[in-house]
Amino acid sequence: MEKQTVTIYDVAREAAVSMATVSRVVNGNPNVKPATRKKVLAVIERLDYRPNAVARGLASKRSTTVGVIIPDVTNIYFASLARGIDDIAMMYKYNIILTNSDDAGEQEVNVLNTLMAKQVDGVIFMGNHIDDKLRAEFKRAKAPVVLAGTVDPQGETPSVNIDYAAAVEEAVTALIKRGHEKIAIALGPLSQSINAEYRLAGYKRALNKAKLPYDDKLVYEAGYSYDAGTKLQPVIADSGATAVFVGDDEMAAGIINASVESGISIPDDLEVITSNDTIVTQIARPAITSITQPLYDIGAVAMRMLTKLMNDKELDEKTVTLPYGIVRRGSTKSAE
Amino acid sequence: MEKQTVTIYDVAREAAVSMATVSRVVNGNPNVKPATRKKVLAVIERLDYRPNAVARGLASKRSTTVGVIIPDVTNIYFASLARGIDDIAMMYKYNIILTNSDDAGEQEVNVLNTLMAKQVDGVIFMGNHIDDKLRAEFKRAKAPVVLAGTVDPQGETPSVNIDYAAAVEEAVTALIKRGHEKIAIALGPLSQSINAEYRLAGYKRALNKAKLPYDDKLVYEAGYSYDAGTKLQPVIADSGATAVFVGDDEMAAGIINASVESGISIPDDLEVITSNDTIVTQIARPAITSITQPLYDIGAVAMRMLTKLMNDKELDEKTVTLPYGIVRRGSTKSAE
DNA sequence: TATTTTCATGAAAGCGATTTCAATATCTAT
DNA sequence: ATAGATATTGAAATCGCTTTCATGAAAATA
Repeated sequence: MEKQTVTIYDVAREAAVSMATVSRVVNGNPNVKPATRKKVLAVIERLDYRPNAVARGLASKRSTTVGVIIPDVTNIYFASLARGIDDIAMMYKYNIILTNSDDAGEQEVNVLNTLMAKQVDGVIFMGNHIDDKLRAEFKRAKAPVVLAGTVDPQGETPSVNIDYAAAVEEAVTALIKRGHEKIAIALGPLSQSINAEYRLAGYKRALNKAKLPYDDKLVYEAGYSYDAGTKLQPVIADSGATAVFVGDDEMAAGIINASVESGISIPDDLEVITSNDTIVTQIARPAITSITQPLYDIGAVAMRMLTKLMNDKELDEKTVTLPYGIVRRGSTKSAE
Repeated sequence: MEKQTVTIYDVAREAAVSMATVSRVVNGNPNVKPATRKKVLAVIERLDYRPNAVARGLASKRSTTVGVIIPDVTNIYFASLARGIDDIAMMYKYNIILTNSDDAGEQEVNVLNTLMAKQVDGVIFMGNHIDDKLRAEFKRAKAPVVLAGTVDPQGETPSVNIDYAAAVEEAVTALIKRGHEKIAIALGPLSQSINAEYRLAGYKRALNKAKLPYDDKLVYEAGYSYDAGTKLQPVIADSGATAVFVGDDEMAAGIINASVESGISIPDDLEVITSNDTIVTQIARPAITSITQPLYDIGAVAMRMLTKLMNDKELDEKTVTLPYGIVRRGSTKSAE
């Protein structure tokens, strides 16, 4: 009992008009006599006609679908951006093809290619690093690409971010002002530019300005996860650091919980500042002081930029930098 | 400088074969002489030909795309299922069109329809409630639908879940065994069957078996969020309950944090058990005792079922119930 | 009223694949 | 070598819609 699909042709026949006319009313083309429009609409209603988006995509060469590449949907940070992306996409009648890339270069390239094969009108890319291969694919792609919460040091691809380096610098400077001299920094892989070229750079700048020595033994590389944090904690504890800046909220929560469990008091023995201001910072105890980012907006703005690009409009600015802030919570002492 | 796309026709011409043959080699059809295949492959390589998935979809009537409806990507519980879905989908070469529904009936229907218009081969639906309207749409849809982490009391739509009622009953029974007589239960909207017909039912059964009175003043309705939890906490505190079962991890975290802040000790003054075993249960302090669910697998199994359905195969069982467990963490006392 | 313009509409050509069916090759077994 | 079977190919129809172009009708202008 295959369900019968009603096509534009059926509607045309029933309404005694041509397919072209049906197409016009479906697409809101004004060149249709009101009476005709009404007649067609009635038939559409009666037959319960739904235009086939695939056929439409083939004929018009626009799929009203955009691809979204995300490291992992279960990552709250990126998921928050994704929510902003989807809302704006929906507002502009686009659908989202979402694919997890696990932050793996090869997978990212694959995924990008299958997205292009699906004729997406554009792509929003989220990830922690962009290598030459990927950058080349972006250029090669015939649909525009916008980065959300993702830096491209070359600045070639349009992107939306906050000023990570400045934010980290400010956070670390606050720590320094409170008297800390041994400040650790726990990041994701230093092979990723977001860590090496932005966060770490901001950290170094803060030390520099305060004339504090930079010691790479205080720089830790781990994964973006709670478990990575718990595993890293003993190492940090051994370093003698009295404060730590962390690049990921879940990691920070792991460090905090493991610290408390081993008798280290937060913030008295160790102050902790994290990066993303996700809900995790509120759930953890003590709650975690964090750089704040307009998560939803990063996604939303990226999607807005993409819609412009998809309609061949010029971008006001290719690299958008949204404001950040810092909220103090229980994992740091109050400033004197 | 529009990027030129190379079509199957170009390949056919260059390789001096017909489009049909090119199509065959692209699709791995064995009826092609090895020599021809090689020749065509070479041209494909040289021209960097990528089949247009939209055209393919139109011709073959299969889009190798499945729709996924999720209440909110930033909800860790559903995002975890989504991850399982996407992994299996990718394994079977399907892509995912992901859309947020905000758990709103009307929006869900809309989204389902636009997905069908996009000719998805199937859809996986996640949500907290299925009303008649939605159920009717599922039936009407010409692509199969599978529910993941979502109950349909009518059992009409294939689904993957755990036995929520039994799990809650077990959790509450454990509480009762530890001597609690006033046990509160905090759920999402009771208009949703997952809450009213499953969780609450399990709760009642546990009370019944223990011959404890059921008092609807101990039943709380709130949202699935951290803030909802913090707001609900004072109300629960006033009730005099000494334990509470919570239907959502973030809500549980909110209740716990607000309790501790107002001087209530967890688990000494109030024991808390939650439902979803997301990472939140580990981040919170005390860590939260929880029903455990195979989150990833619920999604993965649902997607596996969907692939069968999409290939017109029979399902071994329409309603799959995966095993649950209970992990004790700091928010409850140890059993004596 | 005759002549332009402007509107509405339909015919038909794609869009880039898949797929059926018939035709041609190639292989077997006499 | 030859009929029959089998393996390879290509021609052409389709999928369901958009869009261009031509045409007749209606409205505006002279």
